[in-house]
Amino acid sequence: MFKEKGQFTYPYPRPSVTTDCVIFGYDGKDLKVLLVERGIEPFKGMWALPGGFLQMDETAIQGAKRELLEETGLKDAYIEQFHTFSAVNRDPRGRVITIAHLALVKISEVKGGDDAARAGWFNLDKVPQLAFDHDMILREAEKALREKIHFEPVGFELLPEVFTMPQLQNLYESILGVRFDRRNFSSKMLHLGILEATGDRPAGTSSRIPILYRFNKDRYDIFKSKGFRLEF
Amino acid sequence: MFKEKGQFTYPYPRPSVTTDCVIFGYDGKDLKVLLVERGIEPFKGMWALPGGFLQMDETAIQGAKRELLEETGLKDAYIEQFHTFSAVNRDPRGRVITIAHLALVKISEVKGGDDAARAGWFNLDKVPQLAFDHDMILREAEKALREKIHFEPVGFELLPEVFTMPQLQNLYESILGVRFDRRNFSSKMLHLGILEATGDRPAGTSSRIPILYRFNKDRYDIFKSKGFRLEF
DNA sequence: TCAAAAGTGTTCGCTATACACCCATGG
DNA sequence: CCATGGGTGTATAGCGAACACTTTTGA
Repeated sequence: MFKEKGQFTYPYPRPSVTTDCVIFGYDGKDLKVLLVERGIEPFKGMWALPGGFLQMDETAIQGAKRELLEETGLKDAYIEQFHTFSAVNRDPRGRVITIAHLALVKISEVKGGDDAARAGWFNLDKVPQLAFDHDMILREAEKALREKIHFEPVGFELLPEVFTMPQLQNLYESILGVRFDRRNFSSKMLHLGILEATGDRPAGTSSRIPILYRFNKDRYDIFKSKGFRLEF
Repeated sequence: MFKEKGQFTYPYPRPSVTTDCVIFGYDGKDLKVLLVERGIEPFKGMWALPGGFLQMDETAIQGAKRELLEETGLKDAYIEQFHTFSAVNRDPRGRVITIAHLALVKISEVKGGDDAARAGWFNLDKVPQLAFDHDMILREAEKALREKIHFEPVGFELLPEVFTMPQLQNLYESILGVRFDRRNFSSKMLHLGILEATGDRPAGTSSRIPILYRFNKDRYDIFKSKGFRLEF
């Protein structure tokens, strides 16, 4: 490496800017977060959120999507910025601010990342100590997700195309940390009119075989444009 | 100015980072935003949001508070980060990302800024075209404020220490763009138990002289810690 | 055959909403 | 004296919360 140091000069000092991604997934039972093991210093060998330096020709969301693609192979997952972290000493390499993003993916669609780095899904209550201030970023992301799901149907981003009512309920309970009554949850969801049964209801009227549903985004958009607010 | 150019050198290019402040105030009738007239290029002479470059030894919120102090003389107003804007060409000087903040101030406590720059309060429907992408930032700030006030009693940050019920209602209506029934608004607010009458209810039982209230933050914190959610 | 999982409907209480009248003041 | 602004209470409807029973399958 003979790349010259000091190629880029400015009249005033500038911080580095990175994007980080908190990628949530749901395995049918627990809410999980995708972490990568750092291959280089600082914090080599520790687990961290996927992230990297912002390129000069990309926006923050583009940078975050690039990270997401590298780690999961996914191009079109739900992703949004939720907070920018700027503590002066959050990175031992110097002044680095990070624009943190929240991504929701269908875990079954995730392929192993391009990166050689080891990556893994962690239960939220089994996350090891993380590099940098990523513990705090993760906690803030959980909070942002909880607030988000109260009013927007983002839960469906975490589920397969078709899913059962108990799965959906379990997901909501995992994220919000509360328990709902089965009957109330079900009827509330169904009365919203944003779910459609797949119709595949074979043989026997009912039993232990749950009904499969699909989220209908068109109906949700209509619902929302009428001024109704989803609330859970 | 003989300050050398190129004093600060890095192996990779870095964006500049600024903080901007959307400062809202309420004059008893309309919701207003504080703008400053730019004294230098680019966009010299245009109105813009107060803001400036992030210093290397301050966090984003500290930078935003510094801007707020410079423009209003206020140290302790409500302020929070709401979004980071990173479009590649948002600033003609080069790559500049800005961490945008939302501040709520009591307009009566605002002193003219230190800066020589002209500053002024604008009705939200009479804002001129702004410099950079500040039109968009302002629109996003309005949205963030609306979403915030739905569930947090931030409205009180905009009102004087004591205020009347009609004032409070008018503020909510201004921000949310809806009309409430006087009786319902009043009883909902009072039943929340987060307001206290100042007790200064002179002479005649009642009349055109409105009752003065004060926001009781302690009661609100108790209310919230019990898991209740404010909603408007 | 028994436990576990899934489906379904009713009642009750609270809260949001709609709505009308009285009083005092200032013009 | 009348228009305006402010205070207060009641009736209804809809929604959230609590709750029990039946069916089927797998152990």
